[in-house]
Amino acid sequence: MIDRYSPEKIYTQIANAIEVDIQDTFEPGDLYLSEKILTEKFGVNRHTVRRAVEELVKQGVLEKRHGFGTFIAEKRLAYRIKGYERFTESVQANDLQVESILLDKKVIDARGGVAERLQLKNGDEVFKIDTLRKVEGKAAALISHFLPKDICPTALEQYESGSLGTFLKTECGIQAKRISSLVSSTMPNAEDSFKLGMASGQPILKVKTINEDTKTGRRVEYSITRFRSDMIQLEILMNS
Amino acid sequence: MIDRYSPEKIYTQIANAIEVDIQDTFEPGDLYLSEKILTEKFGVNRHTVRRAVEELVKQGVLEKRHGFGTFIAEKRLAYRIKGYERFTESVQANDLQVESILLDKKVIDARGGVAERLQLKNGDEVFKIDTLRKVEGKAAALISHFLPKDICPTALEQYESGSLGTFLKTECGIQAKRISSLVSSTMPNAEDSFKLGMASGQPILKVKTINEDTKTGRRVEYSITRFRSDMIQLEILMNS
DNA sequence: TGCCATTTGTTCGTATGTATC
DNA sequence: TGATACATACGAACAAATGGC
Repeated sequence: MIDRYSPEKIYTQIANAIEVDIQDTFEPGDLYLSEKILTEKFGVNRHTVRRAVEELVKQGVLEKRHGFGTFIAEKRLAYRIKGYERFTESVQANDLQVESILLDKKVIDARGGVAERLQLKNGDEVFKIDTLRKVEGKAAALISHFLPKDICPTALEQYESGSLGTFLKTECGIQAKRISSLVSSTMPNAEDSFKLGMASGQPILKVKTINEDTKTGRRVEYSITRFRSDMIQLEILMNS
Repeated sequence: MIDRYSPEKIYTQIANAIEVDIQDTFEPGDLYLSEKILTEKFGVNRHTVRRAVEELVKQGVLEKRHGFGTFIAEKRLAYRIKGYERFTESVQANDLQVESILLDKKVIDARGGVAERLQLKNGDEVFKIDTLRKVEGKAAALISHFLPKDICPTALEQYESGSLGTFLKTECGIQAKRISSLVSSTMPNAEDSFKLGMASGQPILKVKTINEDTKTGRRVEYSITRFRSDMIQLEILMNS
């Protein structure tokens, strides 16, 4: 099974062997073999099988749960980005139940990227509202919203849950429109990873979005969204 | 420095300490301290500092080079996605030198996602052309292009390097237009990771794009691009 | 060219902690 | 409470890559 004289590393050989094994005999969601069993099966040290499993977790093939076991990973959702669309609408279009949970809200001083993207001066006060988006009851994204304090002064007090875009429209009469998004991919920090319930070794899709008031053209919201990459893909459609 | 009775893990404490240390006294591109020195500095096992450094590599704060050392990571580029733009044009807009290198070309049978997205039948022949994009001499993206065999039959023979979009236009008179992109984030496989010269632990941004012929509306190209996430971000502008 | 010191990478061994059922 | 499974941490040795002499 394992060639100890191959230039290919042992953990790579094991990772490949496991991947084949999975395709042959397991379904997404199945519990996979324990580290102990894999250790015996391949005749190597437990660290080595852990390293192999780690590779597959990184690639999104397996998932681990502390104290319980290792699973075959599930498939992903798609998230559509387009002119006027927002998160809520686009995911609902797939007939999935979406909810938005308020995590934290406070007033902070705008600095650096926040100030720049909202076209404010350093030190201007902004609302920072953190929300968690769940899709079908599962945590899918963390969103930090930044709003200039004056554009909707009641937002900090009044907003409790649901789409913030809808709130701005009904509460303050502001029709916000996405004008740009910057998409990147990184590993999550420990806090985000925990809040999203992510398997370790999985990256996040980070989207920084600027929203403008359709009437005045003023920047009314800047948001940083961290999507679980194993659940969400972004679909970008060109409006031709 | 390290609290061994804290519920916070030692490697997390060290990772945080290093992050502060970096901000205070290092610049992007600098060589950081060796594992040996960190081991002595924090009074822990080498595995433990390796784990801490691994966290920071995942977060894109540090980069490692086998046999040489650990560096402070550099900043990222931005890659703009918009209606008609293509990789070459959009990155050149930033005054950077871009080149495209042919890695492989062959004829394959369309199956699954490729057949579906090119609106072909399973088993129809397509050209598969793999290219490497370099920005400022550094590998930035791997692209697998899929073209229906009949839309530009000379492509497999003739195409050698440069923008494939430009080639299709000048050689076969096809003006291709991006109609959708699907963006996701995963860990790279070993081959892509090697070709892109990526530090291990870094994710890739994967973009699946469908291009249409502007005249006939026929699907003329499907491509899968794997961007180095530590170099490239995607900027999506809404054409209002 | 080749050798050496340095640095990161891999693998083994062992022990203990923590989560789940 | 106990059994099982994954997580953290320590120690030791050797392999592989790099750069300088």
